[in-house]
Parts: sequence; C-alpha cells; structure tokens
Amino acid sequence: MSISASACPSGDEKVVLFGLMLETNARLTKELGAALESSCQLPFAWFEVLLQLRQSPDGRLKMSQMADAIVHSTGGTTRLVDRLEEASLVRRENCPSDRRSVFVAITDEGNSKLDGALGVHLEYLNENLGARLDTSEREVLAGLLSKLNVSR
Amino acid sequence: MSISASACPSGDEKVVLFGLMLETNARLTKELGAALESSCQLPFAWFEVLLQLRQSPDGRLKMSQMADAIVHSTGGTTRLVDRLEEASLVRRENCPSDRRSVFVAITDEGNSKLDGALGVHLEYLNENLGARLDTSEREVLAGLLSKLNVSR
DNA sequence: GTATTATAGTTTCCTTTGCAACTACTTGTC
DNA sequence: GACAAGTAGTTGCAAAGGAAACTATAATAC
Repeated sequence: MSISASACPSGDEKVVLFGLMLETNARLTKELGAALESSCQLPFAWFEVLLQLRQSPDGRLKMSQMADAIVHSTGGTTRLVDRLEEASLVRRENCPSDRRSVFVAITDEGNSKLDGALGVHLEYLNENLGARLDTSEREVLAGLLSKLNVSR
Repeated sequence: MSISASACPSGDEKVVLFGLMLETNARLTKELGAALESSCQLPFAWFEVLLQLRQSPDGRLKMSQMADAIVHSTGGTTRLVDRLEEASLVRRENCPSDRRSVFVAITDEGNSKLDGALGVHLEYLNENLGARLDTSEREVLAGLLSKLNVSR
C-alpha cells in the first residue's frame, strides 16, 4: 500500500530533498571529523575556524564575522576561540578603530597545523567528492548550493 | 594579489564546495529549527525523529536504525528518545524476536505534533528551496546528493 | 551444551554549544 | 557634551551529544 502525496506531506519532494541534504551533510562531516581527529588531533570545529582564517584576505576576522562564517552563536564562538588560543593556534588582536571589536588571527603554529589538516582534508575530498562526482557535476552542485545560500 | 591554487589548497575547488555544503546546511537547519521551535515548540532533533518514523513503513524503527537514520550515536539517540517518550510523542516497544532490540514507535500524539510541524516545514521549504530552485534544479540537486550519500 | 565472541541498548562522564544576562564601547539625538 | 539606543564580545547556566564502559541477549565454535 502506498500513501498518496497529498495525504502524506512527509513524502513531498522538497521534504525528501531537505532530508537528503541533512543526511549527506551529517555523514560527510562525521567521517571527515573522525579522519581529522585521528590523523591530526584536530577537532572539526577547530579546523573550520582555521580554514576560515586561511581563506580571509589577511588571515584574520573579527569575532562576529567568525561567528557568522562558521554559523555559531557569538557566545559559542568566544569559547571556541578561547580553546584555539589556549592551544596557540590563533591569537586575539585589538581593533584600533573600535575598542569593542576583537580580531581573531591565525598564528604560525595554526598555519602549520592547518597545512597538515588540509592534506587529510584533500585526500578525504578526493575519495568522496572526487570519486563520486566528476568535475562538471561538482560545478553544478556548487552553483545550486550557492543559490540556496544567499541570504535575503 | 591572488594566491595560486597550488600554493593555497584552501582555495581548491573541492574545499570550497565542501565549505559551501557545510554553510548552506547549517544556515537552512538553523532557520528551520528556529521556525519549528517558535511555531510548534518542537526542537529540531525531535522533528527529525518523528519524520523518520513517519517515513518508515510501519511507523516504527529499531533504536539502532534510528541512530543511523538521524546520524547520532546510539547513546545520544537513547536519551533523545527518552525525551520524546517523556513527552508522549513516541513509545518504546519490545521486539519479540530479539530481546535486546527496542522499537521506537510514533504515537497518535506524535503524529498530530508532526502534522503541525510539517505545515511549518513545507511553508519554510517553499520559501527557500522552492523560491530559489525550480523543479528541475531540485531534481538535479537531489540526484547529486544521492550520489554523495551512498556508503561503501 | 558450554564457552567465546558479537550485538543492542543504556548509562556515566565529560565536552561543546546556545540562550540570555551582562559589560564595555560607540553612534545618534538633542 | 550628555543621554539614549544600539552593537561587540564575554560569561553563567543549562541542555544536548559523543566516547567508552557496562548489561543483557544472541550467535558461533567446539
């Protein structure tokens, strides 16, 4: 017995798509997190912070930009950065033009840690993204996700 | 000054794609979670559990299947189910053929709660997935994610 | 049949995170 | 310039989740 779509919105095509996004993301993240943890002793959240810093023009971001980039609350970000700073992977820097603001900057140690992690990350991505989707499929996927990611 | 791809693997196309997946997922999840919480007083994780049950053939799953479906540890799933059971949205049922196993089954109350939540969910999906991607784009996206989601 | 090994779920302990209250600073208004 | 309102970051508190130890049951080996 199959259930009609109207009677069972849980079978709606968009609901299924959303569920698929959720699951795919959770699995990929979990696997990569495990790989980073075991090869580099680097928690996934730390990796995200370091990567954001590497990708920002001058290797630093304001606290609130970081919170937004990694999609955490500001409170959570404060303490995440505390832990990274404790481990000497980032440092806080004052903002001269606004004394409320704080920059999070990557340290040399943070950079080398990230280099190691990126090796693992790339290997993982090649095995997964690379092996499962060809170049043009990845381009299409990136385009579609970009459309979903615009805020308004 | 732009940095060459070889010198800066953080700019690798796959790294960027992965980051985009992460961010898109986090934003959509966060927004939907807030909507569900404020309209239905339903935590996002509870919604996931109920939805999995609704989507399973006879409205119930074994503990371990549930853990796998929502990508949680079994320990975490145990307590998540505890909370849902406490709220009368699901109940535990014995498995006659294996006394170690436990079924998680949705209750009538769980079903009505889920109906309400699905209304909010669909509205949200229409505003986001629906408004940003047309039908064929959504099909393509679902196809690509499926490829990524196969375990091996 | 008994001993060993594997599996399902629970529990304990600990880490991480979000929310909301709070402090410090800045911006806008008069 | 003083007061109000807004913004950046931190902190207290409580909830949620993972890892690993544990209990109970099942499957396998002999």
